[in-house]
Amino acid sequence: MANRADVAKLANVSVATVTNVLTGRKPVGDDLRNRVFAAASKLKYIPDSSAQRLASGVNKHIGVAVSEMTNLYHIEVIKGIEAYATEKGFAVSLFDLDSNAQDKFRLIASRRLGGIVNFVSDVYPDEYVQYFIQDNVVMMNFECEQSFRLDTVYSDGMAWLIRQAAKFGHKRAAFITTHEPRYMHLDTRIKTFCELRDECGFDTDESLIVGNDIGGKRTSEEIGYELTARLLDGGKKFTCLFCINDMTALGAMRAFHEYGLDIPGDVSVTGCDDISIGKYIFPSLTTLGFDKFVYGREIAKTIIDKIENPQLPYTHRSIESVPVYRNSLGPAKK
Amino acid sequence: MANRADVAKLANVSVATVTNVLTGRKPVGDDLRNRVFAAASKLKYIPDSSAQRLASGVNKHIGVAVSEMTNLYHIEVIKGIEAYATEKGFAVSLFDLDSNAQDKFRLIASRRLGGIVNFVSDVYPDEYVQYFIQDNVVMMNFECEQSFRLDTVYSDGMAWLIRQAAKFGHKRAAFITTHEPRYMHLDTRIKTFCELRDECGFDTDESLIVGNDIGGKRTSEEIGYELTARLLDGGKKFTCLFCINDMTALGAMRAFHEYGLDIPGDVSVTGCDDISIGKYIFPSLTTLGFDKFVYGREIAKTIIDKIENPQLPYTHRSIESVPVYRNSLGPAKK
DNA sequence: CTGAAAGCGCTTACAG
DNA sequence: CTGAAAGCGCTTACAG
Repeated sequence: MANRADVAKLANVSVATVTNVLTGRKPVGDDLRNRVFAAASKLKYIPDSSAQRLASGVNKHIGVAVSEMTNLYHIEVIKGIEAYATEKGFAVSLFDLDSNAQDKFRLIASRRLGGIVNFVSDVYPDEYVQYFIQDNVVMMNFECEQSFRLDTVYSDGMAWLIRQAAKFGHKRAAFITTHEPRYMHLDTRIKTFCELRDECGFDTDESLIVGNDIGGKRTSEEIGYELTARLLDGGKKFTCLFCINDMTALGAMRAFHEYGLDIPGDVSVTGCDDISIGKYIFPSLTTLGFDKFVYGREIAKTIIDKIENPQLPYTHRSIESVPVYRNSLGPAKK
Repeated sequence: MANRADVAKLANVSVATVTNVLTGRKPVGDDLRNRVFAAASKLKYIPDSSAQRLASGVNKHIGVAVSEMTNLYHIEVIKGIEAYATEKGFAVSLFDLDSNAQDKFRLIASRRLGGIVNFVSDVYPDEYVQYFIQDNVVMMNFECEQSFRLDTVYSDGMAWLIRQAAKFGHKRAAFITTHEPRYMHLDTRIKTFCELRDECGFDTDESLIVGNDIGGKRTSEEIGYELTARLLDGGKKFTCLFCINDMTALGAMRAFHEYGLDIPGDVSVTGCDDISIGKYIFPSLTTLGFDKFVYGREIAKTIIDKIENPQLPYTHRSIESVPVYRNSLGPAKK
């Protein structure tokens, strides 16, 4: 591997000059500049990012703390983050916080990341957050002052879905979520559901809102399947099921199929996130969506802008999720 | 951020001693050791990985070059890689090679990765591979001498699927793949299909084997949908469709549903990879599978062992993919 | 067992 | 515009 000294020697200049022409941060005379470029390309020189980070203090490395990696929602957003980040010369690493969160934290901290985005809904141990703040890592979607927020808002989209169900004549609607019961009423999707039940003439049977009390680590589709099967086994009557996300809806649909129920003939189903496979499954899934690739890019851009301009303020913005109407939502069964 | 000098000062020892106790590579007296541990924990000291990499030459960072990130097959394997790697203190970064491969390569090279795993089926530019070899990055699943290989073998599993279809009375079976037509016959799944057609009494109409001539960058499910729709539009008769992978099968199933065909009543479908949602979609998908999490862990272990013991030889191993029988494969329509 | 020193490959004031 | 030098935070011979 060639290093800057090799390039400098071949070009017959100092290493500082090599840095200056390669980064373009300081003007360099034409002659020297050409010699440096020639030497660098002859030696196929590629700077060492660890050394750059150590000397400059800025780390072109973004971490993504994720839970439930196999949820396509996360992957689609991460794809956008990766796309923008790599365009800017940043690498992006995934940290699956579902296991060994403590060790994972040490690992993250040891990387001295330039930025980190949080996809984990559990509250973060404050100790970790403090460490990031102290280390000036640019944070996204952490629950603290020194963090950007780019939130998705579901309330209007969810309201549309609920009202549409009402128009279709549904009277008894259920809601299943991956949240633990004690936290579920904090979610805006569920809040919206509760608020609109009266207006829509839905039955207000509280046992139709079911949180994840299964325990253990499960995927959204597993939870969707189990909670739906339990509703059916319990003899609960409902003609429409709202699911907290698409993967959960997928699990719910499997349960309905196994019970011989037709979607949407016997029961309607909606999800949230508009994951890419939503239009491929059968029936295609009515959901709430937004451009996750663009969202990911915007996350990366926000972080990188701040890394490159530390004086930029932390901002809180949001992005609207809109209804995506497909076949899984239909008229209520007579 | 505390550094080794801070710890050394507080413990009243040299920085070398701090290194020695923290890494455990050299014996240190009890008294000093305790002082170092006490100082490190008091200062919440976490070593800087960039500095470690620069000084030691080993980079605890693994790259994954991936194509089609949203294919759950890749994600499930990557989850295994991440799990093992982080246990060993390695970070893992994703590089989506679907776009800007050239820039992406510079980025990868600049990281001086410890290891890199290749999930891209296109042949790699030799220039890049040479660079990795020269830089001693441990490679997995690259097409060269200095790379590990951990391949999945599909031939036996595929043969089982094909014979099962024959037992079910299928006479005309089609095969769709995401490979370009000119490369498709290199794939063992397609080879097996071609070899068994006679034995199974299948029609040997070559136009029933269709490669991806659509062009442009598409996802597997898009390709599956389009190729299947084209077969149907073209009036091709077949009662069984083998798909190169599960995502492709998902697209194919969507096409069948839209054409009002029942699966498996009118047409049977099989995939490959056994992605986690395969049992949730409707009908559940018959496929070929193996434990992708374990596979990912094994990939990471192989790479990390070699990073830590460079004298270890490159090995070529393989892992068998076995049939996973579900509802999408059934008796041929009379 | 312990520590002073050189070195990894860069960047960043600083001087010229 | 150009370059010599210090420094980023570690590890690794080397000497004691």
